[in-house]
Amino acid sequence: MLLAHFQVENWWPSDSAFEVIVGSILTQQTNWENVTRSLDMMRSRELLSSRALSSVALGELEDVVRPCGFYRQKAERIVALARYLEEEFDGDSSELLEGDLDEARERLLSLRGIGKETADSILLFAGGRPKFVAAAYVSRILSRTGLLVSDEYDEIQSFVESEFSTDPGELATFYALLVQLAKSHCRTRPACASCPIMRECETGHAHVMK
DNA sequence: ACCCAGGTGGCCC
DNA sequence: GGGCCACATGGG
Repeated sequence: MLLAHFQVENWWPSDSAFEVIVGSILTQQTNWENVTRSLDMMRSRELLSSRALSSVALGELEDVVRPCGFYRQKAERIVALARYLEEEFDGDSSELLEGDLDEARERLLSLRGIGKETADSILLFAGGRPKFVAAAYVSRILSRTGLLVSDEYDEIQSFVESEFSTDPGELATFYALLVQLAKSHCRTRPACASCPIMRECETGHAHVMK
């Protein structure tokens, strides 16, 4: 439990808000280890700033992003994001996330490659804003535990924000805990037949239900 | 040879 | 509004 708590606290390791923003695009449908590789490569090439990324050669960025998959679109979207940040906010990513919460969210959603989940991840983990990330894992766990049976992103989000908390720290912890619970459960209890979260696939392995 | 991962956008009906 | 599909690499 203590270990779990520690890991939850470091759920989104980063040196800057901008790094969280870039990481949030890289991690889409991608294992975090691959994201770490790309971020480390960016760091060592001194690309981890909106200034540098707004003028990087697309081919070079694609090489860096490649381990994360979808590397062509992700590279293109990261450059567009970096340019937007440079042009509209003088490269200050915290300014992008400040002000009216709904407006900040709309700014993010207007960017290519940033949907609801990514926008809310950025607001919460990079900006410390009170937005719950209603990821697929969350939907599954809430549904299978009967807390809230729903597939609708907005419905899940407002349920948690109204019934659980609007404190950014608590929302972040709750989110990280749910996702981590699902993952560690999958690894450590592969045959938990009565578990409301898991199912067993044809190969005999356990997976989080979809 | 499968399946999966901290999604998004485009197109179709 | 829902149901497909492409996007792509690395790990189990």
